[in-house]
Amino acid sequence: MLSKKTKYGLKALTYLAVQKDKKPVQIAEIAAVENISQKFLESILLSLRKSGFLGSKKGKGGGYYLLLNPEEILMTDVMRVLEGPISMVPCVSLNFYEQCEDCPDESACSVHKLMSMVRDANLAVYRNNTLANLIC
Amino acid sequence: MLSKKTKYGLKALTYLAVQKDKKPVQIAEIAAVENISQKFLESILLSLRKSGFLGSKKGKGGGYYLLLNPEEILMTDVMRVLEGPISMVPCVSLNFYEQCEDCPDESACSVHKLMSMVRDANLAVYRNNTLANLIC
DNA sequence: TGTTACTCTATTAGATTAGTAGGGTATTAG
DNA sequence: CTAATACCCTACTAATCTAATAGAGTAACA
Repeated sequence: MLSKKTKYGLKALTYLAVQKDKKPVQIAEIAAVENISQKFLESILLSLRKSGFLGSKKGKGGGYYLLLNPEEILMTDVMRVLEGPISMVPCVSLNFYEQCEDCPDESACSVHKLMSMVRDANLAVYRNNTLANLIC
Repeated sequence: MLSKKTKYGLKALTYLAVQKDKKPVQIAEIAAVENISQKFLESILLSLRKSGFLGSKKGKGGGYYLLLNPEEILMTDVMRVLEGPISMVPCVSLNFYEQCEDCPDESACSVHKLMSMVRDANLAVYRNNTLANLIC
C-alpha cells in the first residue's frame, strides 16, 4: 500500500507545480485545499525541503515553493524520498542492497527472480515520469 | 515492502513445484529447508489450500502438494492471495476498487495517474509469469 | 489403535503509520 | 523596533499490522 505520506507529498508537489507564479505557498493553504492534516503536511514538506525539492521562506508572506521546474523532478527521486526503496525486497535493490540471510543462493531464488522483474517494471514507470507528466 | 508471508509462500510453492513426483510434502520439511518458522508456514499453506492452489493429505505420509501444474499457476492470482491487492491505492484497483473520500476529482489526481501506470506495469509482470517461470 | 501431520483459535511482542501537541525560532511588514 | 507570521523541531500516542508462538483438536493412514 502507498503510505499517506507519499500520497500527500505527491499532492503537495502537484499543487505547487500548477501555481502561476513562483511565490511561496503557505502550508495552511495546501492543507486546506487538499484535505490534509496541517501538522502532518508540515513534516512531509520539511523532508521534501531537506531532500532538495522545495525551498522555503520564513516570515509574513512566506511558504514553500519548487526549486526546480516540474519537468526536472523525476518520480524515481520523489518516490525514494517519500516512500523509500522502490524494490520490494532488499536483495533486489539497486540503491539499498542487502543480502537475505535466510537465502543461500540468490540466483536460484524464485522471490529474487520475480521481484527483480517487478523492480524493473516500477523503475521504468518512475523514470519515465516527471512531476510535469502528472499535471492535468 | 514484500511481506514475509508472501516471501515464504512463494518459496513454499516453488519447493513443491520442483518435486519429482506428486507425493505430499510435509510442512516440517519445507520449513527446515527454506528456513521458515514452521507454525507461521502452517498458516500460509493453509490459506494457499483454501484458495485452491494446494491440496493436503492428513495422517502418516501426509502433507501438501500442488493441485495444478506450475505452468497453470499465475503470479497474479498468487500475489492477490498472499500479498493482497496489486494496486497501491484502492482508487486504481480493478478488483478492490474504492473511491478516495478526500479526492474530489479522480481524473485530475496526480496520485491516481501515477499509480494507474504502476498498477499496469506490475500487472504485466504478474500476468506474464507462472510458477514455472520462476524455477531455476 | 496409536502415531502422524494437518487444522484451527487465541495471544503476543514489536514495528510502523498517521496523526497530535506544543513550544521554539527566524523573518518580514509596518 | 516589534509584533505577527509561518516555518522548524521534538516528543508522544492510538491504532494497526506483522511475524511469530502456544496449545489444543481432528482426520487419516499404517
